[in-house]
Amino acid sequence: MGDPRTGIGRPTTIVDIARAAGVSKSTVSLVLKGSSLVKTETRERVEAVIERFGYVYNRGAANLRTATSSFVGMVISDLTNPFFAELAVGIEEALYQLGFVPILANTNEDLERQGHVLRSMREHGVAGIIMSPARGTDAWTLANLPARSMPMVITMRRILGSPLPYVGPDNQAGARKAVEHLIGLGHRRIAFMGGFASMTTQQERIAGWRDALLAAGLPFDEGLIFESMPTRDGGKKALEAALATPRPPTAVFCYNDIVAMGATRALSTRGIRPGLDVGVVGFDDIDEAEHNAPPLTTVSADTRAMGARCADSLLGLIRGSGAADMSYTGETRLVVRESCGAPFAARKREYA
Amino acid sequence: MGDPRTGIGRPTTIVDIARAAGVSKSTVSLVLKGSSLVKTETRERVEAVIERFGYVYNRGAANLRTATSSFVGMVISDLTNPFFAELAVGIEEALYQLGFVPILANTNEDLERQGHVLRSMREHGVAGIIMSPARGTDAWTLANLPARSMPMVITMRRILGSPLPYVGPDNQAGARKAVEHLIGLGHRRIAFMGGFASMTTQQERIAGWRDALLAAGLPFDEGLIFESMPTRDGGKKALEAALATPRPPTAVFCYNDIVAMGATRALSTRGIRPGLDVGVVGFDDIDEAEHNAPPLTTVSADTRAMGARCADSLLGLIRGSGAADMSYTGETRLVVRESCGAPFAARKREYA
DNA sequence: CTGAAAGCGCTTACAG
DNA sequence: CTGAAAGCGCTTACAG
Repeated sequence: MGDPRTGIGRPTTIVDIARAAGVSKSTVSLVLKGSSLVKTETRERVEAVIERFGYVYNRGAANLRTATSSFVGMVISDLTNPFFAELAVGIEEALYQLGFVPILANTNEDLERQGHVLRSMREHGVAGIIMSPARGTDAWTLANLPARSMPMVITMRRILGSPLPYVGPDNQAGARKAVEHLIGLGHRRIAFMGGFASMTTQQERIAGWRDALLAAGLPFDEGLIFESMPTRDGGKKALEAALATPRPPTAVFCYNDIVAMGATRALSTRGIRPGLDVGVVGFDDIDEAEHNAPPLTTVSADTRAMGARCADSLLGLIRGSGAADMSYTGETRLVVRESCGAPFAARKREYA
Repeated sequence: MGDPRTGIGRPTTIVDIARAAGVSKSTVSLVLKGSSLVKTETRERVEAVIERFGYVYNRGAANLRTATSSFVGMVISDLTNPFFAELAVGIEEALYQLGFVPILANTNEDLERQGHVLRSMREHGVAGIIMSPARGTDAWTLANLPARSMPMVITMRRILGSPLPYVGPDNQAGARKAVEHLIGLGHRRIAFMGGFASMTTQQERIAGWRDALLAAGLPFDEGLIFESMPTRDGGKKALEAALATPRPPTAVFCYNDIVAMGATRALSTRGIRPGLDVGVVGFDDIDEAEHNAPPLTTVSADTRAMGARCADSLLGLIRGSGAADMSYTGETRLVVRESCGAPFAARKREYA
């Protein structure tokens, strides 16, 4: 609308409103925040002027004055990974609900980029940060971040030795459920596929895999761990490595869903039927898991809810809660579809 | 660091720096912006204090004073669609490079939510907005948005009748290439699958499909259009509808890659081999297209580059360029993989 | 119930 | 080359 007095495009401010309504800017500020101090008649007059001028509240100015911020930094390690996209959506939605606005940065697993965006966010005065750290981020990195001293929650990748609150699924328990299911289906040689030993998430999922094996009295064979990039292509390569082995596994538990997708695909390509000839289980339950060929049996951590939980934890931190209290480990649940071979096993049993 | 004088956690400001360095805050401001006016010795002294105090520049305060903004709103219609995730990554990266910081909103195709986030972004003083409009957004909606009057570029979904600059791929030409390829492979009954007639993107891609058909002297049969949600599940349903037809198509050109994935999957499920028995082509060339079973032949619009282009256009707008000059239609190119049946056709020719 | 005044952390002419 | 002063658009005691 600009300034009606000058015709120039300068945005309208509360001073303009005050003048036009014949009140002081204090009063305008009061009606803006819906204070009950203002007489009804005055309030209505001011609101009419606000409407007429198309006034836009300048939250930045207000935040400067009150030394608060409604921005939150959302630092994602790889937004093109469907899992993180879903997480980002969960965080974003919760943030808006809580009255915050997310500043997005996709680090693409680049530590240097991570440092840059964190610095930028700090200068932009975010109230706090939610971050899925880029690979290679360690406690020392975190401690020396430009963002230290501001509220920050780490998600999805636990950083050993860091006191920052961590929000993520119970990887070990989830993995154990998945592998127990495979064992229940009759599998005895179950490989672990994807990720690298340096990743805490892999360590936790491997621990769960081993738990299930040991509990069933099966040997824990490190030769059945096939590391790879946690991607579709990584899943393909890991699967091929497993197949090249003297005694290939009859089932594979994968680091995540996209690894599992790469694995099922590689299996199909070689004429081996995933879910029938080889059991495959993933982790994450991303949206497309059910559209895989065959539909993926996987461990769900309720990604969106986890995102909301990140926002809650950050809010707690901002409000002064202790970091430890704001940590959260989410329950997981096994979603049985076809890739694990469950329907096949059932059929086998049926016709046996 | 807080204030060394009080020990209290109040953030350090240029006034603190000025006092400690024995200069005025004007001088501190000058060294902050790297002005050559400041004597080297003074500059170094000030910089040392800045370093010692761990001073953090308050960009919000600076922006208030200069009436500028380094925020840009990025409004995405559905971030869980891999195509839009890639677009978002492209936009985000370019924005940081240009010195801006993106505020993210995922509208999830909800018009009401779109209105809310736009209003919120305006209050937060964004310099402009890049938006892939939610389905159902029309020129009237756009004209009455809280965000009207601020620089805005529309991407990926053209809004007829709106003067706002539009950045997107050449859908019609891209679709034509895809269908011409299918025709070259010997197909005569080629269906169009996915999306709805109300979507301009569908209209444009259908136009290209028809262009190719007509140019080859083939009939344009509206009965070969199978509408559906532009999702994996939509692709599945559209494919089933086509199969239920008296004379099913021998090839399908899909609205986008995820529809094509749903279609190939539905085909496989029924024992029909995509790429061998039925040709399938997608649009977008999302990252996972090459990992589909079979790998998807698709039309690439170079999504990341398109995102960068959105950022460039917005910057142009902010700098005062006309909306028309900032519109951009991207070249497309056909990426031939296996789902179209090209290798099969080649093989057939080879052994014929 | 409303207004005058101070101040949030910066930048930018303007003096000197 | 550097400093004093004004001002960006708000909020918040404090008077009255």
